[in-house]
This record gives sequence, C-alpha cells and structure tokens, in this order.
Amino acid sequence: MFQSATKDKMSTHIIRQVREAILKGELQPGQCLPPEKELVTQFGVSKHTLREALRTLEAMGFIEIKRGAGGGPVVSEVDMKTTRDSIANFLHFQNVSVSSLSEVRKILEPYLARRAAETFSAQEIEILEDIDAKCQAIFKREKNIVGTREEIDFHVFLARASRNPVMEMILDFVNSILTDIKSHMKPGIEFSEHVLASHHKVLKAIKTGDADGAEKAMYQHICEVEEELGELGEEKKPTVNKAV
Amino acid sequence: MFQSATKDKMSTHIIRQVREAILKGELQPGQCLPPEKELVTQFGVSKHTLREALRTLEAMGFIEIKRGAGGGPVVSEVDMKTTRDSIANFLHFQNVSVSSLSEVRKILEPYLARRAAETFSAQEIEILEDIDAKCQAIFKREKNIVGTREEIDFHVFLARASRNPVMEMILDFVNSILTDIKSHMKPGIEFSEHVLASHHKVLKAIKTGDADGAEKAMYQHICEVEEELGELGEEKKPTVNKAV
DNA sequence: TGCAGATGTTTATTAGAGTAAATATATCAC
DNA sequence: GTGATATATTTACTCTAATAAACATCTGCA
Repeated sequence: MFQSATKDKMSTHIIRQVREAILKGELQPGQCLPPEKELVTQFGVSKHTLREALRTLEAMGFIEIKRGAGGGPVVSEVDMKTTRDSIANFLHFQNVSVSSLSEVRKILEPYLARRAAETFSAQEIEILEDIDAKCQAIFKREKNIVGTREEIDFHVFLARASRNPVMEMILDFVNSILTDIKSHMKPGIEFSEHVLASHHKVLKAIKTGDADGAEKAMYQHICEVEEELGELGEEKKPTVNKAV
Repeated sequence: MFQSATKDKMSTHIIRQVREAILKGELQPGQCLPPEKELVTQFGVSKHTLREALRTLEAMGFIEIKRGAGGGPVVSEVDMKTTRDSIANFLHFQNVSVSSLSEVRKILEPYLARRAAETFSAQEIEILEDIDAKCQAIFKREKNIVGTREEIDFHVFLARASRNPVMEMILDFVNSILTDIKSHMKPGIEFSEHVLASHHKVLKAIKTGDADGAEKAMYQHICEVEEELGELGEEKKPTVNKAV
C-alpha cells in the first residue's frame, strides 16, 4: 500500500541505479563507467561506500573492474559462469544427486538429439564432429576425458543448435555440475571409453539423419553414465569449484 | 602446470576461505560469524577490505548481515531467490522469449503432470487443490492472477512432488521469468480465465489418475498460453525486477 | 507490571593518506 | 623510423581513525 519508509543503505541505492540502467539498456555492455574518483562525486558518497556497491555489482556479474590507466569499471553481460556458480551454490544445499541430474537429462537430451538428427546442417554436423575429435585427442593424451570442457560441449552444442537460450543454459549447468561430481568420483579409464563410444553412436545417428536412433542412443548413454556412477559408490555433493 | 603467481586481492582470499568453509560444512547455515572487529584481527586486514569481502559473500547469498547489537554476519543457505535473479539477469542478455520458455515447459511439464497422475497421494492432491483454490480466490478478488506467486506454485508444486531439486529449480525460474514477461504484457481478464480452466482440467485428470489426460491437458495449457501471449504483440524482455 | 530512557554492541558512513598495479607516453639506441 | 627501455600518469587497492545510525538489553520510575 504505502512505500516502505525504511532508509535503505546508501550502497543499495547505487547498486539499484546502476543495475537498472544496465537492464534498461542505458548502459551497454562494453561501456566504461567513470572512475571511482568521479563516481564518488556523482553519487555524493564516500569512496568506501561506492566501492562496496561496485563490489556487489561485480559479484552479480554486471561489471568488471580493471586497474591502471584507462581502467575502471566496465559494464559487462552477466555471463554463464556467474550464473552457473550461483546455481551450483544453490543446489549444494539441496540434495542434488546424479539421479536427479540424470532425470532431467533423460527428458531433455534425447529430444535434442532427435531434433539434431532431423535438422542439422552440414556445418553443424562438422562442428559436432570437431568436438568429438577433440574429445578423442584428449583421451589419447590423458586417458581420461572426465572433467574437461570438451566432454560437456558435446551435449551443450546440441542445445545451442536449438537456438533456445533457456535450453542451452539448462544443459550447461546440468552437465557442468554432473561433471563436477564425476571428477570427484574418479572413474577409471573404461568410463571415458564408454562415454566416447556412446557419443560416437549418437553422432553417427545424427549424421545419417536417424532421428529415432539418435534419441535412443542418447537416452541409453545417459542411463549408462548414471549406472556406472551409481556403482562407483555413494554420491557426493558437488563440491568447491575454483570460482571466486 | 604451475600455479598462477598473480597476487589476488586480499578480499578474494577472504571470500574464498569463507565460501569454502560453508560449502565444506565447517560453517553451517544459521551460524553466526564473529563481528567485523574480530574478523578484522582474525584475517589481519583492514576493516574496509573485510567489508568488501562480506559484501561480495552477501551478494552471492552465503551470508546475511544484520546491524545493531547481536547482529553481524550470519551464514545462510543460498536461496532460490538469489539464484533466480542471477538466472534472470543472465537470460536478459540472451534473446529469451515466450517461445523459448514454452519449449522447455512443453517437454518437462507434461512429463510431471503424467507422473503426478500416476503417483500422487491423497495429501499431495489436497495441496494441489489448495493452490488451485487460492488462485480462484485471487481471481474472484482481483479479476486477474497473472504475476501472482500462486499461479506459479501450481506448476512448481508438480516439480516439488517429484523430489528432484533440479527439476524444481528449473520449473521455478522458467515459470517466474515467464510470469514476469506476462505481467508486462497485461493480458485481459479472459487470459486468467483460460489459465484457471486449464489448471482445473489438469487437476481433474491428476485426481482421477488419468495419466494420459493429465499429460495432454498440461501440454495444451502451455500451448494455449504461448499462443495467447503471442497474439498480445511482440515479446518483451524480462525487465527489471525489484531485487537488490 | 509496564513503559521510557540509558547503555553498550555492532554495522554504516565519512575523511584522508599512502601503496601497488596497469597503461600510456616519452626517451634512447640502432 | 623501429624497437626496447625508462618514466610518468592514471587508477584501483589498502590502511587508520573517528562519527553516526540501528538494534538489543538492561534499568529505573511510576
């Protein structure tokens, strides 16, 4: 009914103003904000207060701060990494498990594989083959692909090709968190072998336009991963990643 | 290969330490951290530096800070609100649209409706009826249910009942963002009427254990919403929410 | 008992000064 | 001129010290 009369903190005002300016498009990603010294006078607050506000905006992913001449706060798009970390932190406090992640995968990914088989252009197939080749190369070198970005990319690319940013984001964080759990379980060499073989089966079906085959192969791949990880003992929470 | 030799900022060290302590469970949600004064001596940094670190941890959702006697930093679970905002901010910079959100819904929600019809207990059905009743009550009062939490709850509860935190989170943010877009489009009274009628159809199928019916009704509901919003003109980005 | 005020604790904000890092610019050798 | 090196400048980062505001609790008076 009435507006709350509680005086917010000064830094909150600053955060809100900058945030809204960015979301409204008045401040575009890439654009520089004035340096501390000037912002202090513009907002009429002390350096300390201003810096706290900038720190918060930085944590939210709205700005990056560079030092040195020509540096200062720069507006940036909120990126997947910031968001992924937030999701991972949230799920850490829920009972996220391999099976809960796998359930989501089993619904979404076969759908995406089918779509890929039906709609992929020659170029898209080439990219997917590239990703697959990179995985193979890593495996030859390291005898392990668990925990690499490339392993995830195979799945995320199917989502990216759908041109649906929501789908892509979901695939990204589900696979990232799952991979994080995996790498703590330290599966053996045969696990990576199975993954590569499955990817290959999916890829082949997509290449030949075999929608049913792609859907089935993907479903089976996810089930296999879930089972093999289940055998590897009790599931651990996604633990501390490097992010700060 | 070698560890990066770049000196991180002092506040980064503090953030990492506290964050890891919380993720490892050494610091439990609800637990109080020592007041600024003591943290300053424990970390051996100035008050300013410490406060910046606390501000960042606050933005990440790991702590809350209360002022006054007995106040201070309190460890808290990273909650859905923090995470939802982060996702909304991220998707703001992608081309999220009603159709991209609807595509995800069309895959996940019919599945959940089917599952509900197959497995819901009498108690769970009662809760769902309660939510539905609340929606009806709001509609009678306001002639509009768009933008209310109750509208979302109907969908999120189906996910919550699946006991899959990942699923629940996805349903929460997809429906929250969609509702945010909706409320900016200001659909008329008949839109709310259609939504309520559709919810009722889904509810009825779940109550009678009609899995096929529930699945189909939910799918149709989502398509209907997508179409009606499509007619309402070009889609707008999810705009500024109140969060700070 | 119950209310008003005093007291102590803790965060919020300010001011000012000095340090360290990154960049830009000028200088010098060739 | 070109390239490398030194210098200067810009900018964020850190620290100290002190005041103001919020909050909880205790105290004393009616």
